[in-house]
Amino acid sequence: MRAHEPIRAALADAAARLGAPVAAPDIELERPRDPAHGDVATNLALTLAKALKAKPRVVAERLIAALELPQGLVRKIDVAGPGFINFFLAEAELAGVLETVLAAGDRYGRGDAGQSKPVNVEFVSANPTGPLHVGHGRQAALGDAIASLLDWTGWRVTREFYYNDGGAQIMQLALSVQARIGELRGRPAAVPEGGYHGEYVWEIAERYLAAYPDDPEGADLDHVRRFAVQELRKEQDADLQALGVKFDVYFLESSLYTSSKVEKTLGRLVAAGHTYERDGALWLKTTDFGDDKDRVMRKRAEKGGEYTYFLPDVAYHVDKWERGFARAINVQGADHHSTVTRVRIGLRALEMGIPAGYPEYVLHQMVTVMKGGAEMKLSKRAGSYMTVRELVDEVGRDAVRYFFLMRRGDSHLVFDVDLAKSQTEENPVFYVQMAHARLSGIFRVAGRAPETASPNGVNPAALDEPEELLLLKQLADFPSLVAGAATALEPHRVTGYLEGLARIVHAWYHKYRVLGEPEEAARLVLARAVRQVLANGLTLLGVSAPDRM
RNA sequence: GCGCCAGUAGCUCAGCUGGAUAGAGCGUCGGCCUCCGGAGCCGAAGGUCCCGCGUUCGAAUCGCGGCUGGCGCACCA
Repeated sequence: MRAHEPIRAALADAAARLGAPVAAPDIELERPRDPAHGDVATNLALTLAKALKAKPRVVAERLIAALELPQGLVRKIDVAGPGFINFFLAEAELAGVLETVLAAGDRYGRGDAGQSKPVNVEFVSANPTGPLHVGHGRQAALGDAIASLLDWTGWRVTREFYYNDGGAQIMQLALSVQARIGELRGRPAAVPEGGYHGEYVWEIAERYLAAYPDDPEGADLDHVRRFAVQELRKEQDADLQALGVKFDVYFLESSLYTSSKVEKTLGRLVAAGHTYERDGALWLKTTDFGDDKDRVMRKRAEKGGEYTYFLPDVAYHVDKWERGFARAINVQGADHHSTVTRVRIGLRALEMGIPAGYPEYVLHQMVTVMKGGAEMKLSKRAGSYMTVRELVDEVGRDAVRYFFLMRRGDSHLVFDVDLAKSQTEENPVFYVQMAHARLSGIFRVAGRAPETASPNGVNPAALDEPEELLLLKQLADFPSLVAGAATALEPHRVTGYLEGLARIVHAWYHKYRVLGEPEEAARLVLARAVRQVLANGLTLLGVSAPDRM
């Protein structure tokens, strides 16, 4: 809210006059939940009470007495409760947000906290061993929205997808496809233990035979592997496209080997003195950094003598660091949380100045899909788990994205398919989109574009109904809401905000008319601004803002 | 056994980084359609914020100890 800065500055001056200087940015201002507590409130008197050796309410009175605010900003100041100072803004000041919103348009809510510094957001990172499941879907929605929040707050964002294209799991996939090829040729089933049994394996086998009739037995395992990976990459891309998620960088684990970054990382760890050999394996002494046991980096010869996933993981993050990313954020399922400390320790053990909290992690819990009161678990195509494509086909992209973003990442998410499909107020995404569509409807009926509703010459005092004041305040909150959600890496705050805004919209719409009323001009401006903010919030989340439904 | 995460209304969940009388949706009960979309709105009932101790002006929020549930604890990724 633009009134915040002058109020903050005046409070800082007043505090200095009382002999308790406080830096203006450290003064907390909030919007009270209860309108009776004004438009802006501060707890400054409570925090200064101890230093000034006086009761908070007394401090509050003295602060107010020493306060010099610009004319016309505030119409009333109260001391309430234990010592809160409540400011009631002049109505013209509240309505000022309309001009701010309309001037900024689809950029309203953006900020520059990130100062254009580069940040890497890695998410999904599914290995190409099968279609994306609903957990990947949650991660895609979450990662994309977090990237978007960072973009909105002034960071230069790279969306990145990392995948393992050569590990043991990929080998299992190749063997599984090879086995199905054999079966298609009339040999008995021989899918290896730990192999993949989904129907998509059959499909790949069929496509392989169609593409390479000269290798009817799939004898060239390496060739089968490359084909299978390529097919599944295509499939996963289509899944992501169905969700509307785009990546800037696809990073292959194999490139870390071909560029010898794995070797270099290993060399640096050895040089830093945190490694040792035991039982023929090479270990990193992660216990030096608080881990509960040391970790193997290179298996002993009898186990194949290869590197474990741990070393390339560290090399990968060194690469991110060297690409200049001030921050790296990894969105992962909580079942991978054990990698968090390990990767960070690996980076610290390199002693190359990478901070202890690098990379940052956003871990999310599992997804349960419910339909008709029962859990949906089985998917014919994938063999066991429900795929994200099946979900998108069932309820649509907007609902999938919105539902995955509704909850905090660290709570289990129950995806109610019936709710996501319902076209009623119970469905939050529908409810929010409906608010946008209704406002659009007003302009449609009026026969004019929203952009023609100009705040020039409109009397802001015409917007004095309680719902209208609430709308103005809610609009004013949007930029700080976005900033807070970005700092916390919590997109669900945006869905909560939008539902709150939509609720006021529906109440307002139901209670007052716009067209043909004396307040028409002012209400059209309000409608345009609210519609803009709803659209900005939905867009930020990757959800559409339809004009009619 | 150790680590991470969660525990808030009958159900699903918020609670803005420690603030005022703990909120919303669903469900239940009761109202509202000559009017820009009733695909909606308004109201009521509903709470030991898992338990205990602590930190301070002030705790759902922070600390410690329990209890319950989920997920991890590989020379798999």
